[in-house]
Amino acid sequence: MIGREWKKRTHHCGSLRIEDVGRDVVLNGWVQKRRDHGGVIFIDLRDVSGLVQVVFNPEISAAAHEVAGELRGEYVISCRGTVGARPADSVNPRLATGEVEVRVEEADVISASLTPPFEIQEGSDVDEALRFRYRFLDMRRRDQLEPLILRSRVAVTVRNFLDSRGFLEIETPMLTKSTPEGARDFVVPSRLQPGKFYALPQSPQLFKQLLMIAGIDRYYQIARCFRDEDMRADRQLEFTQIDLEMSFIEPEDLIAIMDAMFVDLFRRVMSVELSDPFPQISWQEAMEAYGTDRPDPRWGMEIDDFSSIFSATDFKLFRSILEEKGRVRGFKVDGLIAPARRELDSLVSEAQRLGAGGLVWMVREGDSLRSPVAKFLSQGETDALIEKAAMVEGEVFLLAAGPGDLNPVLAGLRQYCIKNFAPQPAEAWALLWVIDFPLFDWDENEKRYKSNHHPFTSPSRRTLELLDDDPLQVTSDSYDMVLNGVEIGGGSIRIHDPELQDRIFKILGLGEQEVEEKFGFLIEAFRYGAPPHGGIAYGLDRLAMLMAGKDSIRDVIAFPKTQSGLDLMTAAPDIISQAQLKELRIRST
RNA sequence: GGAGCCGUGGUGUAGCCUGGUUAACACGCCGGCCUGUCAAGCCGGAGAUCGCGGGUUCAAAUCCCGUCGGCUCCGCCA
Repeated sequence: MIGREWKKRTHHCGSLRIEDVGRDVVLNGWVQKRRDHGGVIFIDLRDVSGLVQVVFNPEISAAAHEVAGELRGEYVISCRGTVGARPADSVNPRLATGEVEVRVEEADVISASLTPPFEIQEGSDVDEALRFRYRFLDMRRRDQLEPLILRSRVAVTVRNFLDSRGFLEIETPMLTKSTPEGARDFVVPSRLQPGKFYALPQSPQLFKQLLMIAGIDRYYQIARCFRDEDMRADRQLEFTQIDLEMSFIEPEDLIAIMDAMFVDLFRRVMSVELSDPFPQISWQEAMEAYGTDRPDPRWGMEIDDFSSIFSATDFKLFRSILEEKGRVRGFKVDGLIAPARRELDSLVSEAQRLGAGGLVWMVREGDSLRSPVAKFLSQGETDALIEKAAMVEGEVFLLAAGPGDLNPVLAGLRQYCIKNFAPQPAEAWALLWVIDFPLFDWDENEKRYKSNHHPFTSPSRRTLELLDDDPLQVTSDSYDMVLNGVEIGGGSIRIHDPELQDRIFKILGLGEQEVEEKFGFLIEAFRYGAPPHGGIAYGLDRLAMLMAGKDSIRDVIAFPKTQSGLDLMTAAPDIISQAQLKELRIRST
């Protein structure tokens, strides 16, 4: 053997139990903590499985005790000794291994450690930037490792499920072609083709469709994707999708198999029994009732339309808004009874922050309403409001009105109320489908239609006839999965008819030449017998984040980047040498 | 591209608003004592150009401007 000798472990630290008493064991691990009593020295020894106390008693081994005296935090050691039951009064109930200890007879330092830049201790609050610079130390902490373990279990469970359902895991290229539409591409210069660039995939979309045309029938991949856009707590430059595609299916086939996958996932990973099928709500309904396309129904507080109550109102503000074809919508605030003035004011200022012109609040007091606008309302309107909103004494009701889009304000206010007033929901997990998205959105800046999902999404059959006359009314065979108000996945049935695909490209304003250049290979493939197909992609990072109860996907990524795209550990991105640039035929400023 | 918050020994914070002694506290670190601790204890010690640059002032951690870094959000993310 080269280098220092060390004894290989026979057990993991966290695995020892009272049944192991009397065993001769060897442990390898990191020194978590040393407690030196002058005579006896206690070490908490840590490995991936957990902690165990090892005891160095000079009466058992003077040599080992001497080694223990040299030990410091994060030293890697090997020690051999006997598992002993702790004296009854020194059992530690907070440790899984707290009934035992290892009485050390031989010990070796495998490698020493500098004093770490922060305490390697669960729960200690350390600046995230410092943690990411020393992520290899950060991950030694159980509470930092745990989300990564969970993520691994999610990935394995999904793999096993899809494998059992006949899906083939197939890898697609990382060095691929830039496509129009969608996010900004990361590009990679080509040495062999000077002046040309690969793009890193934003998703394996085109390749998985080609796999369907290839007759693969069912494909999946846990695929890395790249989008050069600004980051958020739930967005990184590179992220991972659970990507899959199926042939000869309709939306309900895919939804059924995904329902089964999530039941299986939550059962195996979370020990939670979800009941499928999961609810489906149309995009239109979601926007009406929640003001967003990713509703979280756990909190109630559904938005309703109260315009009809004010059809003949004397309240000038509402009347003029209704005359302009505007609407009056609102919701009842759960968890806020007999509010303080300060709470009502906070709602108004939140509404203003969200861009509302104003917000009308109302509090039921007997048969009347306390409200800044109460004096403008007739008793009939008051009665109708109380009844329609089902307000009980002291409850708060919010109304927003306007000719414009009220959804951002209403959805934002609902979020605010959830955060500040709402009681904990009965259900911990709300998983649902949002379906029937519009096929196109109108891009006001570019004055053209854009795909709501992507250009290969199939219009739904029942709205297909509107495609030429009123594209915005066309819905698509698409579906998003939403978990607790977070979009975790989205997909669609794809177009497999080249002529229909042509029409879509035209509506999107993509010229024939551009289509040929960018998607020619796909269009050509469609001409060789394409099966009907569709699929979905889930954000593994977001899913793992939610399941781990974290607020940022950085917590479920081993080596994340900062908001400005830096890897604080490796200092990437970095400049490259003139020689490298020259080889790539790139001039840099 | 824009808005907001943050940056003080190794770590986490206080001090900043209202400028003025030696920049305080806890943890960690180093040394000593200590044979049953597990947030070990007791005694002692070292350790801070207050992110960086400029300005105002007799005097700046503190006020002003700029800049760098981190975070949150808007735009952006088919």
